[in-house]
Amino acid sequence: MSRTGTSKERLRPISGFPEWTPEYRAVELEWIDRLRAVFESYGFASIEPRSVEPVEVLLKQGDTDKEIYAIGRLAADPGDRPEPAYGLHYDMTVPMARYVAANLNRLSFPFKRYQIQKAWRGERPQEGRFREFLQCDIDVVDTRELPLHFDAEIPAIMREAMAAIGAGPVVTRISNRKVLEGFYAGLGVADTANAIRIVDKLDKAGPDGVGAMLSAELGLDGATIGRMLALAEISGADASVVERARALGVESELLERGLDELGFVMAELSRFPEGEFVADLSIARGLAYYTGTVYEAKFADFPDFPTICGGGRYDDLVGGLIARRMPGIGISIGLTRVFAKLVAEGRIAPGRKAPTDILVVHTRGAPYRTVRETADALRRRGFRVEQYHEDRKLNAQLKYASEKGIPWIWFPPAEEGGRHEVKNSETREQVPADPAAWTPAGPPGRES
RNA sequence: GCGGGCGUAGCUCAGGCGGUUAGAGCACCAGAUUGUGGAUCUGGGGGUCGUGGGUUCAAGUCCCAUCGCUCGCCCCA
Repeated sequence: MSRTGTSKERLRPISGFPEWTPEYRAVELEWIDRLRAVFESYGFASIEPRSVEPVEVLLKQGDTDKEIYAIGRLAADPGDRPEPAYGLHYDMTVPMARYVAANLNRLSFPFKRYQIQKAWRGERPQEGRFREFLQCDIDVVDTRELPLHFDAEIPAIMREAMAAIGAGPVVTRISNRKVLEGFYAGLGVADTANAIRIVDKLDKAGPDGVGAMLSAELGLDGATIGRMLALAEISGADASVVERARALGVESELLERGLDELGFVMAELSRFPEGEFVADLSIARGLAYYTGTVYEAKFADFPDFPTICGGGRYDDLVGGLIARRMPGIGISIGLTRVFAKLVAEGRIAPGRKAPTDILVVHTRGAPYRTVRETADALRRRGFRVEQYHEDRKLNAQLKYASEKGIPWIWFPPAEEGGRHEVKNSETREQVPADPAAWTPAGPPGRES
């Protein structure tokens, strides 16, 4: 591998590490603000834990170790341990559990937090799959049992969040791990965890593929597989899902509890427009730690695009870290995934190239001090102001303002004590104005 | 990790039957325009044709390798 590379190589994009120009970053920032507002309206507090965790904390979740970016110094010392000690987090759930465990005496429970942070994954990038991406999580964790009501509140918050950023129509499919585990156990399937992992591939592998895997990997017979697939075929927006699952005739206490939970959640969500929330017993989610309700959301318009929100309930995330159990529930929005897709589809109107409200031009011959003080005065009054730092021909200065979409242009006097003028970029109307008193009349005005 | 496609200016690409100093549009800089804008015109800067090797009198062009990007598969937060 070339160490230096050509200058061309140094400029090339790095696969899976997206970058945006200012007018799109402006939209992304706007999204973050709106998401914060939604989460905070439900009482979720923001935290920003460190981006690195001990590798063993990250691995607690499963054997996805190949996806973890390890950190280390470029030039290691001779005595450094060969294995990476720290890795960049690849999601926020388990790291959040570590944070909660480490700060138990300082947090109040139930602890409700949101995190909007970068995460890193060393996978092969594809559409909707990045190696560096913004993830947006909300979770509730408690030291005692969390009421089932949270299972219904979390997707409602997520729905509001997606609406706030204008993500377009989203379909959220909901299932319950207890239903699957209870059903499988009732059928006599021993390895329910692996059965769930395999069934989770239904949308990609199809019923035949999943059946073959269940047979090959778990040695299940055709009749058992047939009933498992029959369960997975059940979906619908109302309580009939529960009845149809019961009608399959498998007896299990866990299954009953799961069906009760699912029925409650669906009943609660029935207040939303039909089709937004659908019970779907083919949804399993690959992750090992889920133990109850699970969610998976997709764009209604792009059904082949990967999951844009996912989450669910877990009985315990901190058990391996501290000597107690801590149940929780949460959901995560793949912000970069949503954003990049909507950009690619042309559904995002770019923002402005700069936040500037007013450009103070350098009037020919005006003392620099006059220009600067004019800009300062306007800035003190709350406007976002930049000054043109060159006594250059006006053409160039005005062109600069129009390229950046700056709505107001301010003309300071050529000599101290002279008259100021301000011009509306859109209407090109120019009038005398006092920097100490002027307020924009109507649009474009300040960013709304 | 596996398979397909593609690497030519900062960006998007043309050239691609090997043949003198490699092109366009956009972007950038300057001027036309002696201080009131998005246009137009003129000029300018900018390339070891991803990298290494091979074939040839001659390689951006053909062959091999390699790296990167990209799409799909595997995997899956």
